[in-house]
Amino acid sequence: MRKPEASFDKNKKKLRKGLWSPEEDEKLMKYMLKNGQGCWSDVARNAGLQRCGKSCRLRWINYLRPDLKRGAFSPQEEELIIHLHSLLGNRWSQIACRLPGRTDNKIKNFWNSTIKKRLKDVSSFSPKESESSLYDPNNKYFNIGGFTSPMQHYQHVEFMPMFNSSSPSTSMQATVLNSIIESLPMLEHGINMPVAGGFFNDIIDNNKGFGDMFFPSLESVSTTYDHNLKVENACKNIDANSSYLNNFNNKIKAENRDGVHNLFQEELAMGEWDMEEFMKDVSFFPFLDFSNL
DNA sequence: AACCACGGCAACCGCTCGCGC
DNA sequence: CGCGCGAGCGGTTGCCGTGGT
Repeated sequence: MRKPEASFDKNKKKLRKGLWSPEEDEKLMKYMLKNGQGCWSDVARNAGLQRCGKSCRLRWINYLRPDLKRGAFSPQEEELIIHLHSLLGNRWSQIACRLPGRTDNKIKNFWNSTIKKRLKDVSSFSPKESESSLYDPNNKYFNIGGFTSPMQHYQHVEFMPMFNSSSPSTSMQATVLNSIIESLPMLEHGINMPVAGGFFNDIIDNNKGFGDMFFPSLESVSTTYDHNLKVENACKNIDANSSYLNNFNNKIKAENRDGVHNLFQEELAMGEWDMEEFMKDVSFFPFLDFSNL
């Protein structure tokens, strides 16, 4: 928020800057609802606003748009943001496309103020403290000595994508999960996760031992097999009629065929986004193809 | 009550990209 | 091909509210 200032447009007309007044909001809102989106400099002029088009665009997109979701982020949204950030990095607009009603600015602010801070707190844990209890084989969660870490949200999303209301049975989940855990890439490649910038880079920059903190110890599993095959086989063993797992299975096959990056090159337009489908599609992304490392 | 520090977030800035001419 | 312009994006700024002392 800034103090209202003034600048000048090409016609030497005073342009307001800073906070929007309720009157300005009303003018812009009325104009947009009546005329829809056009050239933003025209919007500013025709709506009788002494603002630049850019400012009007921002105000509309980030605050006035009727389809905006107000209020705090839900835990589900938070998880999704963290997950998507691990995949997409700081591409806030891309992340926003996948969170209906949320703007890139809002998500960016939320990330920078809340999530980043939490992740930083977690990364300050030393590997020694957590080594002994980092993985609980009973509940399949990575545990840090009973510490209720926000990272557990991250892990939940990243490692346990099938754990939602529409997912298969618990035993099925466990079977798949065991295979996934065994195929964790860092077991073979240290902490060089094949993710596009973002979360892991941040953490790794701050704490070189991070990889040791949150994943099973190296001696617990073999490091020589084909983890992609493992994941696929795990799925084959499970109910073949499960559309969920068929879908998942096909994605893995496509991954192995086309390479990991292709999965994310398709752009989803606003409104086409279906959270559940996307979670199915992307949840295993970091674990699928390590041949390029 | 006054002061201070800090976090949240709205808004701005600078840059890139795409398009029309 | 180059230029100008508008749109969009990510990074940054700085005001305001709130909690602590």
